[in-house]
Amino acid sequence: MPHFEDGRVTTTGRVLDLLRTRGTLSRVELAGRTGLTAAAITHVVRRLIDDGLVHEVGRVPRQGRGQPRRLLELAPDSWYAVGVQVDRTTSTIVVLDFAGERVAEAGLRGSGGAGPEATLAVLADHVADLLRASGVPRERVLGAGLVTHGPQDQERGVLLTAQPEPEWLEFPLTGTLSERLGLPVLLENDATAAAFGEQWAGEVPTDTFGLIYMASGIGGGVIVDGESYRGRASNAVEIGHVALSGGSTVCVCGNRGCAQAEAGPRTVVEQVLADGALAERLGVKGEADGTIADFERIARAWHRGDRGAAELLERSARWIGQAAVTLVNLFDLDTVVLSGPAFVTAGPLYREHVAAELERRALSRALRRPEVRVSTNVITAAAVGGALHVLRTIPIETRSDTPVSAPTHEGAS
Amino acid sequence: MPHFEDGRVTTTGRVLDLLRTRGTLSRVELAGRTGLTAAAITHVVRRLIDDGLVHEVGRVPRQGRGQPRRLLELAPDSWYAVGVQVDRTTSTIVVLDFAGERVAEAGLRGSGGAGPEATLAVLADHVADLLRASGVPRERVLGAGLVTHGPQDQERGVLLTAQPEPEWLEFPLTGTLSERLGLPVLLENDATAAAFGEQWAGEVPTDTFGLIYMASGIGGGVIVDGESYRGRASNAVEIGHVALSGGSTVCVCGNRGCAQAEAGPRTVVEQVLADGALAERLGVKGEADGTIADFERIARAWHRGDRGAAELLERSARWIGQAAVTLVNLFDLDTVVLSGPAFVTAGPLYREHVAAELERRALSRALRRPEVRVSTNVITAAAVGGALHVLRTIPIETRSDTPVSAPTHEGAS
DNA sequence: GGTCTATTATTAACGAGTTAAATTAAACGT
DNA sequence: ACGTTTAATTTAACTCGTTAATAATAGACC
Repeated sequence: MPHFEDGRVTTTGRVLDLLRTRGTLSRVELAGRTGLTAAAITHVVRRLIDDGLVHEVGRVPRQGRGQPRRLLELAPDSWYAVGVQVDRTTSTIVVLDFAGERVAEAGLRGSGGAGPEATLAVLADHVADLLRASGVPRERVLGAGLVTHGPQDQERGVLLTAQPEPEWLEFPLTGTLSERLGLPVLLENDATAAAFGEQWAGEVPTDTFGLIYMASGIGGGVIVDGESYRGRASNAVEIGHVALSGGSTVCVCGNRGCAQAEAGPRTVVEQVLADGALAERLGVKGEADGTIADFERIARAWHRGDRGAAELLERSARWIGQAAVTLVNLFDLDTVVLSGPAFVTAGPLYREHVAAELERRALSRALRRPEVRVSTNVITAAAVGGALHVLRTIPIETRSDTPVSAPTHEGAS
Repeated sequence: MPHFEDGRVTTTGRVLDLLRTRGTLSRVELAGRTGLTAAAITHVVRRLIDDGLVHEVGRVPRQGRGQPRRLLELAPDSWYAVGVQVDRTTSTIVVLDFAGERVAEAGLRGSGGAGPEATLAVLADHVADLLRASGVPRERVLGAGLVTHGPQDQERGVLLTAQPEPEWLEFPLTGTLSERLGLPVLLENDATAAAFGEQWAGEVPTDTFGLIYMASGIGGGVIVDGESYRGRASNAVEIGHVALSGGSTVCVCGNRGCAQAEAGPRTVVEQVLADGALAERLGVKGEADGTIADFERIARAWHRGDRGAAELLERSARWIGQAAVTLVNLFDLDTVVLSGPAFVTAGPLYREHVAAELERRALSRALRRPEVRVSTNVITAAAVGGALHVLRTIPIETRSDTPVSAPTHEGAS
């Protein structure tokens, strides 16, 4: 019972998605939200209950006249998925149950520069530990979602960039991890994964929005009508390389004035390092613990009221705001979400400046007030999105492949 | 028999689209290209033949063994559609038959500044004349596609911008034109329409590409897997307001460094006007015959070898190239088409510079060589796209609503 | 010419959606 | 207490896809 068939969403998949995001729904509500008829929902839900993926959990009391709605929920322990998010120097692992709830979680630090082989080995060990510790039965795990920056070739499971080090280019990421884990592994873009994670968390009030993901680099994701925009080869929304008017810094991509070169965390850290006294005051050393850690020190300094830190961050935030304007104008959006480890502390500052830029400059500002939110879980959103991607994508072998027996439904329990 | 249902493409619609673009196809070929089975094609095609929309036109001789393919074609005279493209000072009207071939065409000039009411009145008269002159039976015309710059509200058929004059904002365009013509009228974005027109012309070798439309202003369109990206409310790809690094000119939208303000035809014309001697030499007066006419004079001067004209156009072309880089990076594209009246003469110059920018700066340049083309019909592409939109969208009432009689097919002719 | 074979098109049986009508289960009003 | 009303769900008949088997048609080979 796959949820997708060559990229197209099935009815079953949509029902599962809705139950996962909303938690508990009746058949009528499912019908309303999917746009399908109640009759179709009856069929789909019956199959899902037979397969043990969905349970009926009582009925709504005192809703008024008429037959009460019977509430449905995903069976949390029916299946599980792992999400592994890898950035230059920090990684996050989560294990989700079938309902999308976090069963286990781990954050890793400081393995920067170790190369893909060693990094994946460490991650695989941690995944195995997590699964063991949390008591999730191995044969109930559908697979793992590996989440990294782009550009990537998702079919082959490799990165198409030499970042962070040359060995990563074309290294068989999903193949290696899959072999070590004994599970199917899907590769996903960090920003897109975070967007799905965000949508699942239910904090975004619309199913059409853009997301800016800031870790060591800057990525973008766009969700339209609940599905991600992927473009030609799933490498869409490289917002880190949007040109900024007034920008001039040279970027690794060869362009000038790219958002990433002008305003990315790495650049902010370098700007601090360039001012010895400031670096000293903020405790920024530019050493092995990586860009994110240093950036976080700067953000905390701003939070304590440091003027120097504030100036640099505000400058970066205005640039990001300008990139957001381009994103919104090109993709016709009215909601932008900020996610990624760079926003742990600096989130509110960025939110304010991005919102200000959009309100001043987005083309649609007269029609709809643009909205900017900071992710509710900047650190784990991407890993959660990776695991969700697995839950949504990997086909589930249906148990009852016997021809559906004559309905013996006399009322549940 | 609608081709679309709430934005989703039907099988019937895809078959008609394919026959329209490819001209002549057999059932097997249709099956292959749609991804449907031969059985499904049999059903769909039978219905289409019964309704008189498709004809069998002989069989392929000597293809090898086996039963020869029976070739199918659209019935050109079954239905017609009108496309009306309106720009500041130039308009184009086309009448297409059901096969998408041009039955009639008219170009209009110099009605700038007349306001929507008067403009539509003139256009409606011309449409009526064209239909009469070309002998297209009125009751066989499905409707008209009105094509303008954005942003627009396509549902209500109004512009959401005060360009070119304040009266255009919220003026009931489709309502007025529909009443005058006695036909359904759909509103469509010029760049998106041109992209459809281009795709139909079959000159673009891929079904995923971006298009930059330059008339008085600059618009953008993106086609992914043969369908247009529309975003939240069909106002996507406002590439005229992408920020350019190094740009600083103030734009009507309130931003600085927008592509349109920095490099649009209007700006180029103004730059020429600012240099009295140059304006004199090129014959540019900045008078009522409009931006496009003046821009065309500059382009022709370049073509004759005028250095001053070349410098200004090249500068504009490089800016457009930078906007194209952003378009390509955000939407993950590898093909960009240039269309619109501004490219009549200047097309090759822009093509060269846009291609150069993409080859130097697009992120995907290492994976796939970015390709830039000038539309084969820069002037009429948008109007044609508007008419195609009508052919693809407006439901056709099926003649035979009688239950399909017992198949009396004993082999045709 | 007669048979075998490859290719195209059609038919038959089935699956997943649709609409319309029927069934079920509670609340309301007397 | 009991029929009426209302809302949720199910069933029934039909549509438009699917796959699998069958029919039609011409080339290849004897």
